[in-house]
Formats: sequence, structure tokens, C-alpha cells
Amino acid sequence: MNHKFPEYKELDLAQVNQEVLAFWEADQTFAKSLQAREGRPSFVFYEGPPSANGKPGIHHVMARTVKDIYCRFQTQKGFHVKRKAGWDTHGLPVELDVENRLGIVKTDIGTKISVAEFNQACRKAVMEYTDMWESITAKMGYWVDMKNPYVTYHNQYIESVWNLLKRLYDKDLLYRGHSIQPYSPAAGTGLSSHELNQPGCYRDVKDTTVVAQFRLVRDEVSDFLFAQTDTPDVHILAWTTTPWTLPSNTALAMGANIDYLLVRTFNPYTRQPVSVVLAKDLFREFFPEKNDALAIEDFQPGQKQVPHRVLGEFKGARLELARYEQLMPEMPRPEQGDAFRVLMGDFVTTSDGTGIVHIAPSFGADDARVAQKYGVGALTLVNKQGRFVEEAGFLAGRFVKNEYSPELGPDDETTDVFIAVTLKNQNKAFRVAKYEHSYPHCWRTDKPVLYYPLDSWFIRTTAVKQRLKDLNNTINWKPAATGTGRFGQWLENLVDWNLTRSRFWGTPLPIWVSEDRSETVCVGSMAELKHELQKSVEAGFMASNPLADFRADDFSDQNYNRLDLHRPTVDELVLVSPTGKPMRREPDLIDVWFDSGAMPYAQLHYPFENKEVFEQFFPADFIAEGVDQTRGWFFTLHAIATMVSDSVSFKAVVSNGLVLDKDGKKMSKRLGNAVDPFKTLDQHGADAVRWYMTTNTQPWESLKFDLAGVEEARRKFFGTLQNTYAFFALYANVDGFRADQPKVGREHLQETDRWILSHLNSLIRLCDERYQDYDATAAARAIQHFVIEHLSNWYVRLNRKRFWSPGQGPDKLAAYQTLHECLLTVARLAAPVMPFYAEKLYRDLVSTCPAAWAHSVHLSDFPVADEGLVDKELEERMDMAQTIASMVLSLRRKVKIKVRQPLRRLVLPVLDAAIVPKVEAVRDIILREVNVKELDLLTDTTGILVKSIKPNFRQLGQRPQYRSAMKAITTELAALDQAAIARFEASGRHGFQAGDGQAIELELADVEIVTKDMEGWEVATDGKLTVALDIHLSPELLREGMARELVNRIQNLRKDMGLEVTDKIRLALQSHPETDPAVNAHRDYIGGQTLASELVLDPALENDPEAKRLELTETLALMVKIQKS
RNA sequence: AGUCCCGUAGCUCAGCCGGUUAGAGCACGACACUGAUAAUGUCGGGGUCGGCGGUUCGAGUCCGCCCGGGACUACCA
Repeated sequence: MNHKFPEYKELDLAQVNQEVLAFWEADQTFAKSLQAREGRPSFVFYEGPPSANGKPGIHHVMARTVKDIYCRFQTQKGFHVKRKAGWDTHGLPVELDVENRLGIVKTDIGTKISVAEFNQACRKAVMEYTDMWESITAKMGYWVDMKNPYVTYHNQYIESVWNLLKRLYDKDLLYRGHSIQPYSPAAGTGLSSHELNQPGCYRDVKDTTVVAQFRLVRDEVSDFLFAQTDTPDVHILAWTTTPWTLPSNTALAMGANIDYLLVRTFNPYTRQPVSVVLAKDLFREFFPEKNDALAIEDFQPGQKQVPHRVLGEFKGARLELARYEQLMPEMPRPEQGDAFRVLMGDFVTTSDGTGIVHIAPSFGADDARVAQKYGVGALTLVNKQGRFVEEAGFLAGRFVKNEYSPELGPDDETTDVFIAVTLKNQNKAFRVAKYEHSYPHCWRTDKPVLYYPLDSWFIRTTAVKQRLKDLNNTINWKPAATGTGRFGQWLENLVDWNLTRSRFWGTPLPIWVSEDRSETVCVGSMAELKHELQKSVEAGFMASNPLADFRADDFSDQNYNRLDLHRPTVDELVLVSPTGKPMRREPDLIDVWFDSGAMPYAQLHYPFENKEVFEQFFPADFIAEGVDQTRGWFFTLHAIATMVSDSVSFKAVVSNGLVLDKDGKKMSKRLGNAVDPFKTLDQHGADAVRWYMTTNTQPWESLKFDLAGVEEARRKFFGTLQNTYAFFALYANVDGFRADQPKVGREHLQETDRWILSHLNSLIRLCDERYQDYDATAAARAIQHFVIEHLSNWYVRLNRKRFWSPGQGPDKLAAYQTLHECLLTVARLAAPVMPFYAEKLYRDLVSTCPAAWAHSVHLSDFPVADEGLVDKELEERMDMAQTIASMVLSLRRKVKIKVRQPLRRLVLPVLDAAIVPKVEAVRDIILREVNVKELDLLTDTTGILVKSIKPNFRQLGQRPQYRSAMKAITTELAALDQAAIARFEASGRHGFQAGDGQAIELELADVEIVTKDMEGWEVATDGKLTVALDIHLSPELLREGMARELVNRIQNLRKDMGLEVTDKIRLALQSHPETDPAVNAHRDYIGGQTLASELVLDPALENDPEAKRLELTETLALMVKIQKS
């Protein structure tokens, strides 16, 4: 046991980090913190799995700080908080990374390199940086169980995922369909949205655009248009930026509520009379105002300006299901569906084009959706190479983009232009123009992406949309707007989840299909697979059952690794259908997001193991990840839990924002502005980084990470806290203070003790509330304010003398106990945010008596506020004392009188009798602080004070009848002179007539009276308080001031000589007419303060070689001799 | 393009239910202190609260539109 509080020369947070880490390691503190709460209620936390094939960045430190804070807090609150780490190991980023390293592309897989080899490479790459992750996790103090993580590629994990898929399959929530996906003809591969979001993928390109004329068929629906015009035909105008999709057009889309016009005009190219339909909002884009006056009848074919006349207006809904003729009749017609009709689409806008959208369901996602809704078929006249197929007649063999062709260059005629010219000549183009827009490009080949229909499996999330929304409303989102806004919107516009990916390294889709697709089986477990395989062996489709030895009740890796549940092994398994046909696995993998969304189940290998455990660990009380996960992990967790368990997956979620560089730019390796997390933690210590991140900004706002801010946190907060501790330790050791001494009675507490304890307990309550509400920022800011402003700048400053005064006694003990209590409590309050320094501080503070406290702050309980110690009135009057002291100091500065120079009198005019007792209570504190001898409260201030009066708006606002008279009241009050104010104060009321004749009667409560000035005094005003300072210096005061100057200089000298605080001295001062009177008058004081056992005035000191020269003022110096006695 | 977040001093951020003189820290400048001292205190300059319009007796705060930054989703004629 230590009998002394450790003292330190300086604060080295990085060093503290090291020491505490070593302590935790040796002590197994994390494990103990869990053991200690074993059997207590659980606080459930889910760790979102990071991908270990990338190095951790500073933003991970941010995200993990958030997680760690609330887990540590809830642990201190007594909950059992299990934290299982996890690794996201599948998916495209891993594959791309491996392709890069091997120098291959997707199409090489299966040819240049086998799938087995490729997947082996992925398996290795995926855990490549595991040790870096483990290291950063430890260094930053994130407590999570890294020893038993869940890993998404393990067979047990996959089995759980398969089980979930099977449940969805059984609920008829899985179906096969096709969707329009980005596809790179040049690379021959589908692209994910992830790939499309690589920087530089979206590029501005200039394309030839066409406004095509679609000829309506006259029928019951469209008849009303034909009836209004003289031309035989009516055309719908539709705009496209991809004219190569026009041959595949099968429908047009209009907005049901959009206003459209029927316009009689002439085709600008063929000059033929036409009647066209377009959105009213876009009318002026095609028909300028200057042509309004031109008459249709007068039009000459050679005329440059084309006349127009609006014939009618109607809502899009009127044309629903109207028929039109195929634009290019030489093209085939779709085999299925009722094509060439006008559909209503909610995606139609009038922001550009014509307000009517050309629909080619094969080449647009919106197109496909609306076409499917109406049962309109598709034409796919382009193949995967981006080339028109044979059936496309005169277009057959053409590349839709020159970039896809090996021969064509940018200067060759494009298919778009070719089609535009063709349509022009056929009176089918109303406008042809170049248009610049952004379009995605394949990041590997730099060539434009093609949207192309591909087969996929989907999860019917739209079937549970309402339930998803309802459950979402019960989730506590931080910030709330993310839940209602971003996430809510996302759910509102939900589409079915495109589950499958044509890839290699991922969880295989456990669905086997017979060749004619008539029979399907979904496998939900290893045991089931074994059983199916057995049947297949019996049917003769498999030579042997690779799972023959698998035992369903043995969860060991050895048992589970009998068969790798990845490609290509699973592809080789042929099953048998109920009718005896062979079935092969659907070759696709599932979206990796399903892996991570399945983690509440799969991390426990549910439902095969841990069935009861799962009940306790679902749903999570809390999760936290970046906002970019809103539609990622947050969604997949939510969707899977809703569909499988009809429950939320998490009750509360904190989404944290980006970490940008200090100029607000995104960090990237390319720009070289990425902050190295290891270096940062090593240099500044995790606490400073965590503290900075937490206090600087709310976690969901993006953080402009600036090392200067980390440094500031260290200097301001940790420096002050450390100084406060060092101050405490210095004197506590001198006095042999022990923290486990019985508490002194409350009667021994001074006003300042009770004041700081009041603040402390308010702080405890606030922190508890804020942490509870996932608002660590407010908690940490409050702690910081308490430490710097209240504890250090005021409490320690006011009470320094109590600590260094000689002797012992209840008053001194009270001071030690109060300060100790404050520091100890701060350590416990701040521990979730700054786990290392809090640990250090806590252990130092309890080091003199470890038995009385937990040996780690993280094993200690969160402080409980003692409401009985909270005294708001006390806090108020101390605030007032601080304000008054500050005002006096300001006055002193103004008149250039040092604080060391005592002054006679301070006067405080009292406007409100209520403050009298408050001031009385803090009178001594004020006087001591500002070095003034008397404080007078002046109650009768008439004639002395200059007052001003203004309305109390808040008060008056409560009275409806005066609300509109506010201006008149303001004017009236501003006009009152001193006498009128005095009368008002005396009578308590003031009546007058407002401009409109309203009689107004004001009471004192309706106004605020403040003082401005005082005749003949040095005065300062702050709000309602005014102080006046008597700055007259009597000879007596000057002598006392001089004595203090002397003491001050002698103390400095003592220090310079290296004397201990307790050393006694013999003191000789040079005799001097300017100082002798002060020395004589205050001999005892000087001697006492400087511990001088002997004080002599020596006229001959000037020549003493041992004497030192002291500068007292600019003009006065004195010789002094000090000898240790 | 849609959705969401943000915009307050040179920088980082507070500002509750609308109340009339908008605050803190950093940085900068001046002064003071020197037994917490590689600390500390006091004072000071510095603001069209992104812009415009509206509601109101009164708007940084509420509403609408716009501008700028960011994120996500989409890329669609």
C-alpha cells in the first residue's frame, strides 16, 4: 500500500496510455468488468463487422469511441455488456482487391485461375490486416472481445445465414426475377453500385439527344385529342439522351397529375403540319414567346420561325393506356405483354425534356418497373457486347456506343446520330440536339456503362414495408432526423432487395433448381444438405455424400469443415428433386450486406446453438456505425429482423458522421491528407483523441479532424485536471492526508466546499442523463467546464491557502476531502470517454487505501447524485460572487491599481432586497478575492444611482392585452426620467395612455430597472449588478500594499534559493525611508508569511555581498538578505 | 434529380418554450500574477447569425423560397 499520492513532473498522456494498457493486460480488467456484472441485466450491443482486408483509419477510431463510451457507461451502471467482435469477410471489395493483387480481371476467374484458387486467395487476403485492427482496437482502448469474433466466412456462420434465407423462402419472400443492372460490355461484367461510386466514375459526357414523335392511335381514350385538331395525326413528344434505346421502346410514361398541352404546329425538319402533346411546364422550351403572334394559316414552308397554337390542356391521367404506333415498325414487337401504350409513372417530372418519358424496359430501372406494373413487354435488341442483334434489321451489328467497338473512334458517326437522322427523315424527330449530362463509366475500362437486364433473386421486402415502417418508428435514432428522414424516406421508397451477385467469394445462394426450372429446393442447414445429398447419392446423381460423416450435434470446426460451403465445392453438389430430376445450385452468391445484417443470429450460430442465449441478446439495446450505413447495415439488420422475427433488431442507434481533414476535405490516400491513426494515438494518447472527438462536435456531424484540437484538449482539459491533481497530491502528501479518513461533518464545510459539491452533484445528474440518452458530447463538455471553470479556476484558487496553511483541523480536512471527492468523481464520470487517464487518476486517488474502493475505475459504479447536496441558490450566489469579483478586478485594471494593493471599500447598490442575504453569504469570498476591506450594501440609492428602465418582455408577453401595445410601452419607458422612475419605484405602478387610447397600467414586475452609473465613483455594471469601488489610497493602505509587495518579492527569493516551503529563515532588509514605515507597521505579517524567525532593518545592507537586490517598483529597489535558520 | 444534415467571430462550437445588448474556447493584442508556474488571471478588438421573403408587438430561433458545403440514394427521359 502506498502512503503517498503519486506526484508527476509532467503530463505525458501517451505514457499514461502505455502504463494503463499494461495494467489492463496484466489485470485482465476487461474480463473482470464482465465477470463482475455476470448475472446482472444485460445491455445488448452489436458490433458491426469491419472488413479486415483494409487498414483501419482515424474514422474507425471515431466510430469505435462512440461504441466504447456507451458500453463502458452501461457497464458502470451495473449492466452486463457483452461485446463480441466480428469480421466482414465476403464480397466485392475483397474480390477487387485480390484481382488487383493477382493482376487479373473477373473474366480470368475460371480460365486463367480456378475459382478454388481465387477463393483461396480471398480467404487469405481477408484477414490480412487483422493484427493491425487488433492493435488499433487495443491502443484506442476499445473494449471488445477480439478473441472469439464472429467471422462471416466460417461454415457455422454461413449455415445460420442459410437458415435465415430458408425461413424467407418458406414465407414466400424469396423470388427469382430480373432487374436492370449496370453492366460493362467492355469488361463483360456486371457492376455494383459500390463500383459505380468509385471517384471519377460519373463523368460529364455530350450525347446526341432526340425528341421523338410517337403517333397516337385514335381510340376511345385518345379521341378527345383528335377531335380538337385539323391534322390527321396526333403525336406524343418524348425526349431521350440515349437514342439507341428507341428501337427497343415499348411504352411511354406520363405523370397522372401533370398538365399537358395539345399544340398545333409544324415539324421543324420536314415542315409538315403536326399536332403534338407535351407538358405545359415545358411548352416554352419548344415554342418561344416571340412566335406566339405567327398564324398557322400563314405558314410558308421556307419560313424560319414556326408558328404554334395551343389547342387544349389536360391531365396526364386522361391518356392512361392510350395506344400509339411502334416508333420503328421495322423492329420486332415484344413477344409478351401489351406494348405501345401510355403509362402513368410517378417518376415523371417536368424538369427537362417534354414531360413524357420514353420507356425501354430493358435498359432502365424505372422503365422496367413501370412496364412490369402495367404488364408491358420488353424488347432487348442489344446484346451484352453492346451491339444490336440480328433482329434489329438495319441496325444489326452496330455498337450502341463507339467506345464498345474495337474499330470506331470518337469522330465516327455514332449510332445515336444515325438513328436521329433516320427519324428526322421520317418525320419522327421533333428536335435533335447535343446535351451534356453525367453518366457512369466502368472504373476499370473507362467506358460507359450499359444498363442491362440480368437475372437475380430478390427478397420481397415490399411485402413487409408497412411493418418495417412501424417498427422503425419505435427505434431511438441519434440523431432523430436520420430515422424519420433518411431512413424513413428510404423505407417509403422501398423496392425489393436485389439479393444476388454474380460473383465468386461470398455466401452461396442455397437454392437448387431443376434444369427446366419447375422444381426448386432451398437448403437451410448442414444436416438438411447431408440429407438431400444422401437422396442424391441414392438417385445416382452423386457418387458419394461428402457430408456422410457430418453430425448435427457436433459444433466443432472439425465437424463443420468437412465441406467448404463456398464456391466451387457447393457448385459441384447435385441434388435430386421430388420427381427424381437432377437439381443444380443457382450459381449466384448473396449480397454481403445480408451477411452482416444476419449477424444477430449468425454470431451465435442460431438456431443451431445458443437458442436461449439468443433470446437474451436480441434485439440490441444499442448499435452505432457511420451514417453511410443507413441504407447498408442499419437497413439489412432491420429488414432481416422484421421479416424473420417481426421485431426491431436494435432499439437505439447512433449514426456518426464522416471524419474529414482539418479543411473539411474528405480524407484519402490519394490526396495524402489521411491521418495515420497509429501515429496519432502514439503521439497524443488515445484519451486526448477520444476527448477531442467527443467534445468537439456531435458525433453525427462530420468532424474536421485537426491535431491542433487534440493538442488543445490535452493542454486545456487534461493539463488543468492534472494540475489540479498535482496540487492536491503535493499538499495531501505533506499533510499525510488519507482518503479513507471518516468524512468531516457538514458543519465543517465552507461555503465554497458546499458550492463545488453542489455543482459536482448537478454534474453527476447531468452526465447520467446525457450518457443515458447517447449524448456523450454534452456530458463531456459539462465535465470539461466543471473541471476548468469551477474546480480549477475557482475552487482551487479560492482555497489554496487552506491547503498550505500550517497545522491540521477539520477545516483543512474538509478541503482535502472535497477536492478528493471532486477528482474521484470526475474520474468516474469521464471514464467512458477517457478510459486511460481516468484509470490513472482514479488509481492514484485511491492508492492510499485501495481496500476502500474498486481497484479500477471501470469496475467502479457510476456515481449517484446526492440531490441533498444540490443547492441551486448557492450556485447562484457564487456565480454572483464571481461576477462581482470580476467587475472589481476590471475596475482595478482600469485605474491601474494592483490586486496586491488593498483598497478600503466596495459599495454595492441594492435594487432588489432579495440579493442582500445572497451577497452577505459570499461577502468574505469577494473581499478576499479582490483585496478590499469592506463591502457596503447601499439600499437607499436615490440620487446616487443613475437608473434605466426597460420592459420585461417575457413578462408582458404573458398578458395578451398588452402584446400589441409593446411598442408604445417601450417608447413610454424610454422617455421616463430619473424622477419618474423613482416615482414608479415608490408607488409600484405606472399608468399611461397608449397612442391608440388604450389605458396601460404597469407594475414593477413588468419592467426591469438597472443601474448605469454612480456619481463620483468608479463603477462597473453587468446586467443587474453594479459595483462601485473606493479607490482612495490612504498612507495606511499604501503601507499595507508595500508590505505585501515585500512579502511577494521575498517569497520569490526564497523559491529562487531553493528553500523548502517549510524552511525558516532569518531576514534582513535594507533600511529605506519608503519602506521602513511599511515594515514597521506590518512586521508580524511579513515575518509570518515568509517564515522569518528574525527580521531586522539594516542600514548597511547595501554593501553586504550576500544581500540581493529586489525591484519593488519601477523606481524603488531594496537590498535583502535571507539566511536559512 | 430526390432525401437528409450543416451554414452563428479568423478557426471549432453553444444558443432551451420566439423576448429586444448573440455567447464560450482557440488564435491575436495588451496588462497582471509568480508557493498550481513548461501554469494562471483580467481586459480588448473581432458578428449583416448564408441570402431573400413571410408570420409576430418582437425572429439567430417558426414558415417558405433560394444560395453554399456534405452525405446517401438514383442516374432517369
